[in-house]
Amino acid sequence: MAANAEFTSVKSQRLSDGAVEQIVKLVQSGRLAPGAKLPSERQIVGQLGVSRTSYREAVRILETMGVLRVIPGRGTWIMEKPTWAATNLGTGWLATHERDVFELLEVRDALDVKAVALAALRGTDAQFEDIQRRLDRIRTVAGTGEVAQILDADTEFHAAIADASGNQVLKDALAGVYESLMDTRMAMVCIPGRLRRMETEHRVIAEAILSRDPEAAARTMAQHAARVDHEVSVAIHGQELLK
Amino acid sequence: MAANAEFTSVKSQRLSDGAVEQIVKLVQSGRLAPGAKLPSERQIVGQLGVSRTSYREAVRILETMGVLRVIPGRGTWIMEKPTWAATNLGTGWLATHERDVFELLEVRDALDVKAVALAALRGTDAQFEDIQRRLDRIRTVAGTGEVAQILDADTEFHAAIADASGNQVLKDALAGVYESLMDTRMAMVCIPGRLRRMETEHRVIAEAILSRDPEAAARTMAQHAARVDHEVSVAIHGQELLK
DNA sequence: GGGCTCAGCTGGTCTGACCACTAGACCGGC
DNA sequence: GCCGGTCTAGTGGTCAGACCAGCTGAGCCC
Repeated sequence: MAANAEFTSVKSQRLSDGAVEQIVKLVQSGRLAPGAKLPSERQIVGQLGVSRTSYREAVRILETMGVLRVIPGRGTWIMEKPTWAATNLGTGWLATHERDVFELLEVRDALDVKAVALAALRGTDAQFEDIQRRLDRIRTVAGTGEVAQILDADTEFHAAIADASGNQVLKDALAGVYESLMDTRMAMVCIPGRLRRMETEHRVIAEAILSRDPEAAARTMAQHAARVDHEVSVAIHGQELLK
Repeated sequence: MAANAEFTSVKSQRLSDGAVEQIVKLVQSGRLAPGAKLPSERQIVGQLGVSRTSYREAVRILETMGVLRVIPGRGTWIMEKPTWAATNLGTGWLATHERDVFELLEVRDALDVKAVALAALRGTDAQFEDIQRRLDRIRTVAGTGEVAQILDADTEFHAAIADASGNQVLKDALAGVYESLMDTRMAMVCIPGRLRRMETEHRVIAEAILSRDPEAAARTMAQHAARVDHEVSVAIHGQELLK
């Protein structure tokens, strides 16, 4: 926060920023409930006292922040809840440097360990079935060797765990991290033997969750994360040796 | 991510989105290095083949994402590095519901536990001195009873720990969470006895870090988080009883 | 009833103009 | 030489009005 002082201190005088504040206040005051549809651009512009140009720039900001959802030809809605996933797009092109990848992996580690522990504590039977189902899918897909499908199955598996944690903020944050790590993860499934090890590790984690043992789940997930960290490190440094 | 399928699958055909991609690619390709100044709007618009309106919407998106920095009357620059702190503004007005607060507290828990462990492992002597100094400041300020100052000192203390973790992504994410929890934390320092307990807990955490004991640091931070969780819960439900 | 058409909505884009502010060149007086 | 004001070109910010593309639903015809 202190790092942002230079930005927050500069009170921008942009009309579009004013429009952003007005919309946020409308939502906060309850006059525009989450899920509600906004008046059309041409209508609301009159109420806010700005031009459509400025209003649209404000909408772009709020859309990027995950506050609004715009559907061409239909209208604009207040999102049920702004989420990290919708707001951390900036990290998408961030993880291009090696150092960033490891930082992201550490954050993933922190969040995933918490997620599995909570999932073991709170997951419903239906959510547990979901985890089991996606674990099976990984096994099925792994045989095909289709990288995209394997990655997708892996993502779904972790998403199911995050879902079972019952914490939407945590789930969205994790989704964002996984998204940012997409390239790295794609490269990982090509590491020799990684696929087989991944299967085993996933099974152990799932077992711990399904037996409602948060400590074991957290421990196995931490081990899994450490192993991934290590293999990525080896892979990256191996690439460097080849250069 | 599964939750976002409906968004990511819908390939937006907006020209402004195309402009966003073009700018991001220019940065990624190295043709526009971080810190570089972009051509003026009127110039670049010709190169990108879109109108100034669309380009400006793209700029608003990238600015919100923390990729660009716009200064009226001067120009537009590529930021050194987009950070979570700059992109998760959307969470600022999120924590209005009780449920969200607890979810955020759990995420804070996950990230802070990781942060203290990493800080104990990697923190430099200078960073440790910083932690010690800010711990002292909390003690000094606590006596004054100034809520704003106490909150600030607390924030600085945790920021120092995050800094010592050596993980910028983690640090930014934590800063965002603390920012989102501002209201809750402000209310917390008013809970009877919380101030005194906070001091003790902070001291124990700092001791564990400074003695380079990651396990102890993680354990004490987890305990601290659990205690905060509990006290917030009691406080909120206490308020409800008063209604 | 089922399918079609079309008018009227929505957001998306463009143009060309003007405003406010910044930075630097210029020029005067000290 | 130095200081201060002025003038100018450049930047982002805003505006009004026009048109386009896609969705929606009412009304029509079969």
